[in-house]
Amino acid sequence: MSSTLSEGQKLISKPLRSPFKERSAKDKGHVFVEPQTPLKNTSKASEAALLENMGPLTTPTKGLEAPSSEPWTPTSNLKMLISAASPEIRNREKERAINSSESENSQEPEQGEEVEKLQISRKDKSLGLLCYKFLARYPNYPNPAVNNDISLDDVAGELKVERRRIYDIMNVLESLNMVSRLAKNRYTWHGRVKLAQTLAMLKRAGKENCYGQLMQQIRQRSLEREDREFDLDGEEKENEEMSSFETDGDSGQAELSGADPKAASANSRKDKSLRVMSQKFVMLFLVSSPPVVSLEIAAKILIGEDHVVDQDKNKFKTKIRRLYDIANVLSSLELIKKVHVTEDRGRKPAFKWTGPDDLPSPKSEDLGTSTLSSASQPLESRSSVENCAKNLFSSPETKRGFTRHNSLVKLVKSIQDDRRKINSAPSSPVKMTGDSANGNFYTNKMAHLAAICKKHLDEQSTVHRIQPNNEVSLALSGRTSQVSELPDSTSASNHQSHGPSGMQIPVLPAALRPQPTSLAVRSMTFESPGSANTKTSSSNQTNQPSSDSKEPTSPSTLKRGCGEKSLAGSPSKLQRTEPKSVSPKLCEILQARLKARRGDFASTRPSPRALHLEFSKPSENQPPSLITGTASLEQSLETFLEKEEKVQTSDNEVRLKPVRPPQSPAQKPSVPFQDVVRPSGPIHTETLIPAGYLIPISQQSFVNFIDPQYSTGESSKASTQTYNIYHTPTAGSRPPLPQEITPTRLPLNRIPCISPFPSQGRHIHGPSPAILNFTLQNLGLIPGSTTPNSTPEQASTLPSPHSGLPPQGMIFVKPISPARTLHSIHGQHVTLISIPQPLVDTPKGGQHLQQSFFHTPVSFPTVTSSAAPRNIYIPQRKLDVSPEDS
DNA sequence: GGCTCCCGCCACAGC
DNA sequence: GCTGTGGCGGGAGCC
Repeated sequence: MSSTLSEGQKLISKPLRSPFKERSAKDKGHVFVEPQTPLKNTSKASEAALLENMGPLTTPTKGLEAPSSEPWTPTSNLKMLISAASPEIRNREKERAINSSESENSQEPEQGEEVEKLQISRKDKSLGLLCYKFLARYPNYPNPAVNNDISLDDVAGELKVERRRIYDIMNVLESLNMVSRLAKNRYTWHGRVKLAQTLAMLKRAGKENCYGQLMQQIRQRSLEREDREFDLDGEEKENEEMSSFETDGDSGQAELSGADPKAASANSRKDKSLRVMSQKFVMLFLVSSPPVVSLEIAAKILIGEDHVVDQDKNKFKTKIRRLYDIANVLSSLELIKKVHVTEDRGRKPAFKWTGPDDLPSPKSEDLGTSTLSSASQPLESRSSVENCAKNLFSSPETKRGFTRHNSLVKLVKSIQDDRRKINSAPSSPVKMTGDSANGNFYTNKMAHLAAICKKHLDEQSTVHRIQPNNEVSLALSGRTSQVSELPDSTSASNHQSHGPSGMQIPVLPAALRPQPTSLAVRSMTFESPGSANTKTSSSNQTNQPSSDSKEPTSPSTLKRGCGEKSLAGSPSKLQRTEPKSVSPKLCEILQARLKARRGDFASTRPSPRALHLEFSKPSENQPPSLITGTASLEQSLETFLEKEEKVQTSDNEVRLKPVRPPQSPAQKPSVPFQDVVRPSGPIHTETLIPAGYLIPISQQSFVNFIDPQYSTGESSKASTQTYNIYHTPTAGSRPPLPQEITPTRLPLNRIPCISPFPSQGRHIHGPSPAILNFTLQNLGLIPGSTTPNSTPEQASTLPSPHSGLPPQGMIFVKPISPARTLHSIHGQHVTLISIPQPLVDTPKGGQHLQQSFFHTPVSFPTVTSSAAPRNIYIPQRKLDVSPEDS
């Protein structure tokens, strides 16, 4: 649910229907104990008598009721006795009774069957109970030395259920790493050994993907819709709901879904698997607070990725069914329990997390290889995190074909057109990262900056080699100092798939992660908790509007972040990559491109977000050194361009100005993007706005973001889409409103990284030698050798003098988050500002963001078709959560 | 009448 | 073609 229940929400505890559940409460922690479910099937008459001793009674089944009216026969007597017994015992008794009745009444075999049917109530066959029985067969913490293999046939036979049912259980257990598949028909039992780790990982993934925020958004939208429905009739209501769902943030996902049912279906099967759904479902609990998730919201989130308007109803129903299946198993694991959430409009089924709250902080390594991966599960074949990410957000792209919404198709076309134009210039083999419209803008900048940088470098190149550190950056521009830190920030961002707001799923181990470019970092930082909040100052400068970072929310953003490939297509990508490529020719090419684009720049200029997103991509494959170099180069270019473009963009800026916090005249730079360089002024609440605003998009991003990182090939597609999104209103892209820009300028926004997980290996540091080298290399000033800092981490850790810091002072924000702070800032005038990471992890943070989002006029301009303003201010409604089980 | 969710058809994948 | 998996949704049980 939007994971967050408003304070007003109440949990209403109700008696669980399934005996099993009730029992679980008693037996918590005793997995092996045979379920001692309360009486079932007991006749009403007998119930009263049994109540006292038996505990809470479950609703009598039909079978039981029928007999009550019948004469007291041995059969009915048996039924009653059986019902009083625990499930297992009851089953045995049932069998015996059946057998006996059959033998006694051989003439009436039919009756025996009927009796059996009557005796075995539906509840007795529930998946939850079955799972409970299954769990009772194995220890929570099995001895590794012992053979823990599970034969499905054996289990099915022993439990007397169809194998099909066992598959359902196994899928859910597998999603939690409680079992792993060895071969067909064979699984290995892990018990709860890996459970904590798995949950921690899921929690992390959930946070990074902003599930909590997503839930919040969905919930708010649902409320809004409900409100609207009052004014609507019949189908109209439904239609609107469907359409709204599509267009809304959820829609982000929706859009991705399918126009192409066949392709989607072909590839989607696995993504729709119970395993994936189970993980996602669990994630919702782990990221939401209070940990209560309604089936409705969960279903919407799960459907969001690939739902199509037409199929919404059916899909929703199906999802609900599956969620019940999963919930039953999870309940049997005592991880959740059923409750009801009472809202203004009624009561909704929900589940409350009753599993462990204190989860071990997942180690990056773990994420990559550990838990999940350890199990030879399909999911685990990849790094666990990766699996989660993909599974969770089975991004449309990654999916089979990633069916696109019509609006996206249009966007893609337009993007492709842009690409063609852009690509008309000779392209270097290097991947082009930037994708968004910004690409053009940057391209121009890059070209110019390259030339400028080259000059500077020429002059200083010699010195730099000797003194790799800061000086170079300084030489380039005062702002360059900021750049130095970028690498770190970028690294953080890289790790995470870009989601909206850093929604990317952190999959790769820190070591493996490529360090994102400064730009990427910037954008990422703000939203992603883990990302080095630390990046702070540097990120601020370059990153500019936080809004950029937010972009990730949009599907496109996700894609962008991902693969380099994706980037290649988009113009922005080109820009990014170009610096990397370094070849002197690139500069020329870029210049040519930029010149061509400049004309368009003012009008078409993509939102800052797009820019940031674009840059994030390079991270994966690029060597750290390159990345850093790129970042520095970019910054220098940006600086240059800013100056240059100030004049051009002045018009645009005007809009932005109002939104922006007061800036020093120097900062004023007309171009929002360029804000990067500027020292951040006082932090304004406004700065936060962007993040919230992005959130809605993030939903979309969910769909995409995963893919890009993991699937390079697909990423390209994504990138394109993203690109379009920014330009066109349809895909949830917004016109570059002043508000949007505003955030970008505020460097501080990015600083607070939301990610709960401390960015691993991310360091903020001044310009590293690597950057210098890279820049030089790009400019052709020096041989292509890699920077001294072989490892990204090293590079990141290098102390940076920050000589390049602009006098005005960049503000280095000290992230509260565990993320490493900048140690490198020695000797610099650094203002340490501890900024709470508002946006972030906790659901509250998420709410906060959303609220800001909704309140912000800008927030969903395009998204919320009707009543946007109204929607924006959606008060949280009180929810009463009533536990099903007493 | 809505909520739950069992049941088994049938598609898909691997052999 | 067979077998193993498992997505899917009809529809019955339950409230």
